[in-house]
Amino acid sequence: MFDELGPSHWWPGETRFEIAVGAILTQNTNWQNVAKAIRNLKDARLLNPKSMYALAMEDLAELIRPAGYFRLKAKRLHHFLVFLRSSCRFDMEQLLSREMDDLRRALLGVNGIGPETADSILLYALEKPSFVVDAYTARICQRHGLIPEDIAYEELREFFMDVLSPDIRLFNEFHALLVRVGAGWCKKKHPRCSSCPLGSFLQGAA
DNA sequence: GACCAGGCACATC
DNA sequence: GATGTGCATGGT
Repeated sequence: MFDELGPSHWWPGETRFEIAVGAILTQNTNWQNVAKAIRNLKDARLLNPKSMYALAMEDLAELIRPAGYFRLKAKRLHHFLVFLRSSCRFDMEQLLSREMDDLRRALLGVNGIGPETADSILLYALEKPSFVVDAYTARICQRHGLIPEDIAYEELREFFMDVLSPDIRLFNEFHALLVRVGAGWCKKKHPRCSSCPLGSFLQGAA
């Protein structure tokens, strides 16, 4: 995939906080729509934890409207901000010293942050070696006949983390490439692509 | 106009 | 524990 597509430069975002906000906004949503919401927040100079925390819920919702589910996501962002206030006084740098598993449990305790969002924040915002699996990852693996249809999130995550060394750059690029491939030609409804270089790798891993 | 997009929580059985 | 449902915009 890397040879074919080149480096992904993920996650798009200038700060840890921006990346985390993007992770919440992109839940079940096209990134293009998320980018518009992020743009709104930046233009309003509100893309920092303290300002966003002080914002009224309905005002926040209006700014992130293009990302869809905007009332729901405004609540989820606020829950995350409450977490940031209590856990690190809005300074995400302070989270870096914490153990990954401990941090993961804490993130999963936030209403609105599920496993994929937690792992995205861990990997891309906090640079911890937590492999992110998503709808594309599951779909691609299923099309290659590697995993059952009803596999649980945690199981699929372990599938990758068991065979890959805990390398942040590897996890970063691998997930990014899976999404880029998944959003592109693997979206076609072919049952199994024999010519796909990913297929041979995944077969080996399995 | 239907269908899809980088999920998650909650109600119900 | 499994299954169904609401949440909503913008691109194809």
